[in-house]
Amino acid sequence: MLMNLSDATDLLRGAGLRVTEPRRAVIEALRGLPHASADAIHAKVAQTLPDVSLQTVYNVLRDLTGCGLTRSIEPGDHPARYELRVGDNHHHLVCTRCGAITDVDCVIGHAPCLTPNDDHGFVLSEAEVTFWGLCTSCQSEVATASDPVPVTT
Amino acid sequence: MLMNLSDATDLLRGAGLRVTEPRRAVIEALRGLPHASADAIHAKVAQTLPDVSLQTVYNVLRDLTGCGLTRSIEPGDHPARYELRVGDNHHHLVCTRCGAITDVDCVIGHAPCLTPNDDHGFVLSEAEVTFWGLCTSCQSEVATASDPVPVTT
DNA sequence: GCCTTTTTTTGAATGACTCAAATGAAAGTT
DNA sequence: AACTTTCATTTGAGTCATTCAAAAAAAGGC
Repeated sequence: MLMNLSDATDLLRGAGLRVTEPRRAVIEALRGLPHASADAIHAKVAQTLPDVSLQTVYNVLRDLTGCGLTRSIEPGDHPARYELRVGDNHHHLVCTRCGAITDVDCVIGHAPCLTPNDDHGFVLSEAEVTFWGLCTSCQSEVATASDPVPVTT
Repeated sequence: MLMNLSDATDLLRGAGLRVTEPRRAVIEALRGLPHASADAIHAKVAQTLPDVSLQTVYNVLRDLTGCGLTRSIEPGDHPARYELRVGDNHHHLVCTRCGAITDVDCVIGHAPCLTPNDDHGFVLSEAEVTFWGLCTSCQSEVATASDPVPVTT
C-alpha cells in the first residue's frame, strides 16, 4: 500500500501532528492559493468548513510553520503570507503596489545562498532575497490611471 | 561660506522640508542610533525635547522617508527601523532572537544588485537582501541559558 | 468506548501604526 | 516687523493583523 505523501492527512501524520479537518483544509487551501494571507486562507477554508474561525487558521498556520510544513513570508508592511513550498531555497518577487507575490528560483543554490563579506560575528541561518517591483497588472493600471502613454517620437 | 551639508538643518533645507526642532532632533537621534525604531527615536528625542509626541516622530519619519533622507527597514515581524544611510545599496544582518540590525555592504553593486532568472513581467526596482542569524550576545545568552557548553573533546 | 492530551472556539487584548480636527509654528509677502 | 498662508505638531481616537486565555470539543492511545 503506497502512502500518498502529498495527501494532507499524511503530511500531518508525518509531522507528528493530529489530523483535524481545519488543518487538512488549510493545507488544501494553500495548494490553490500558494501565497495566501491568513485571511484569504480563512475565506477559502470557509467554503467547505464555514465554522472554522480565523483564530483557528492562525493556530493551524502557527503549528504547520512550527513543524516545517509551511513557511511564512512577511513582506514589508503587508500582512504575512504562507506557502507550502518549503525546503528548497527560493525567493520572492513582491509587487510594491498590490502585494502580489511570485516565486523566483534561487540563482545561487541552497540556504544561505549568499554570505556577506563580514558577518559581524552572527551565526547565519538564512539569506532572504526579496525582489520589489511592479507586477504586470499594476503596470497597466498605473499607465491608464495617470498618463495615457507619453507621446514622444 | 561653506554649508555643512551633514548638518540636519541643511539636510532638511536641501530636501525642501521646513526646518523644525522635532525634525532636527529625529535626524540627530538617528546619527546615534543607526537602526532605531520609532519608539527608540522618540525616547532619544525626548531627552532634549520632552514634549515631542510619538505621533510627531511617526510624521517626521514619514516625511523624511518620503523625500529620501531616511529609509525604513521592515524585518519580518519586528517593528520598522529607520536609517540615515541611503543611496548606497547595502543590506542587513538581522538577529532572529533580539532583532538587532547590522549593515552589510552589498557584495554585488548598486540596486537592483541581483536580478532573478525570470522576472515574471515585473518592473524591478530593488533587490532586498536580509541575512538572518544569531548575533554574538544572543549566542552567548542561548549557550548559558540551556546547555553550559557541551563537553565533547 | 473511555480518558488524557491537544484543538478549537469565543471573546478580549495587544502593539504598531494611521486618521482627523484643532492648535501652533515657519517662512514668504508687503 | 507684522501679516498671511502654508505646513507641522498635538491630542485623542481608530484600525488592522495578530496574540492571549479560558472553556468546550474533538483526536487518538488504551
